[in-house]
Amino acid sequence: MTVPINAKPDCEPANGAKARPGLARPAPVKAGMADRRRHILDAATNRFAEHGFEATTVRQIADDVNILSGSLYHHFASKEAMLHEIVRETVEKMSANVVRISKAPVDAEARLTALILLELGEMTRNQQVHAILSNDRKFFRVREEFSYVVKAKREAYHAWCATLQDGIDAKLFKSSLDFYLTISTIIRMLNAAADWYKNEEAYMARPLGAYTLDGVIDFHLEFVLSAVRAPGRTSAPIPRAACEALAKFVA
Amino acid sequence: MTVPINAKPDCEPANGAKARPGLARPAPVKAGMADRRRHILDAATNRFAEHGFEATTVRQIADDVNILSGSLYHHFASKEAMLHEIVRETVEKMSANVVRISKAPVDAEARLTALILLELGEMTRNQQVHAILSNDRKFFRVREEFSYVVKAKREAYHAWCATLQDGIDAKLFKSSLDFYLTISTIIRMLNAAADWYKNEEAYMARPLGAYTLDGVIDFHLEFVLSAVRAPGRTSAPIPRAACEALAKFVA
DNA sequence: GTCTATAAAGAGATAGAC
DNA sequence: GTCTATCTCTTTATAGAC
Repeated sequence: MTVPINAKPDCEPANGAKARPGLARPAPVKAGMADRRRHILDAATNRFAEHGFEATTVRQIADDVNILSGSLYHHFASKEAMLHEIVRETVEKMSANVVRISKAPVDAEARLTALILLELGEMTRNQQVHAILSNDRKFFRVREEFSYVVKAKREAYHAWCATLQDGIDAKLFKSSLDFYLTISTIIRMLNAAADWYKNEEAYMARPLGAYTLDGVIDFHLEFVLSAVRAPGRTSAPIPRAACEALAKFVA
Repeated sequence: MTVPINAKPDCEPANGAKARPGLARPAPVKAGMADRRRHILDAATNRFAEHGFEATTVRQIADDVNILSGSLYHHFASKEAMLHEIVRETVEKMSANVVRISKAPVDAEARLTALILLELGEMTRNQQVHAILSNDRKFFRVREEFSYVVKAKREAYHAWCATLQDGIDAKLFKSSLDFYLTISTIIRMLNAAADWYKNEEAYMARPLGAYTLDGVIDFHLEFVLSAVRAPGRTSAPIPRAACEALAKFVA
């Protein structure tokens, strides 16, 4: 891995190949140049989110950043190593945030609201990584090396569970709620919503105005709270404003 | 495409190969033997649903039916041709059913209920095909040859739309409903639910008893109707039984 | 209708020049 | 840090024996 430092000036075509007349790369001296890795990871994230990890080739990633596939291996040991770097931090921080919110000293409806705000906020802000986590979930579940993904998701689920239980105990939520069904449905719904919001699916003609994230969040808060609130509480105000601070994603 | 009918009797090994001593295939004279294509398509459906179309190799499919990859090309012109055969009928019949229900001479809530019953019923019955349609939706959207998929989905969307509009007009549903957001959310939710129901995702510990399809259907009917019903109608009974007949999938 | 064998292209990954 | 070049394995697909 040791790279000899004999920095060769550009003006030395002394080898038989000389200066290639081919298409010169757009911006070889881009901005910082120290964040080359980041640039490559962004391209990979894009591809993985769009086509899935397995269907993406390292050549496609290399093309996106205008280098040859072999050169990628100077930055990353393998295609899988890139995936680890892309998902690890996101999945673990997300889980930690969910656990934090579930333990906040406010009533269960405020915590549930904050959880929804957190998920929709983070999943839209960082949508591509969450798309990978969702779309390739079977891959993560089956590969030992990615077991931390499953572990983090399980911890988040238990935090949601505790919140729902508290809400039932406090008579805020329907007592008949099935935890597992309710939570998994909500989480899938928010995940799909963020994906939709960021990726503008085309086959259904949208109404004129574009949706704002705020509008989408309000919609889902109302949708979910309508479904979980105890009868009689159905027209209580939705405590969104009060929960925004709690829902902030802590990195 | 013409298939010669000279049905050769099983008992004619007259060729030089005679009985291979190698590992005999499990059931070379399986049931009908005329449904060999069906068997292969089933294996392909399985793989495509599980890992995605692009990530699946023809060798994997061939392995699953115990033949060599080259032999598949005796049955299908290409990997894509298999995908066409797998999705075409399902997507077009599903759309036709949605349109039919949306035009039924019953109130909008009954039609919405029937639509939910139809989607959950068909999507669990025929889950793998719908998983392919959902997971590889970007692939279908981008490939001209599969434009009929997009077309069918758009028609179904418009049928849902009309049903929702009628419900609002009849004061059955909230007047504030955003069509697009509501419909796309419901459809994604039902799609994800069917996937979950059939594929038992593992990272969240499920409660003791297994879920029944009936239970899952009731849960989603209540979840969705809670969200769309006009205030004051929130505790009306859910007209499931009355809609079962209407919701039957017509092939 | 399946096999053997192989073509042709593409995959992930490595070595060494510069 | 990127390129050239290449290795090895796998991919989709075809040709022809049986």
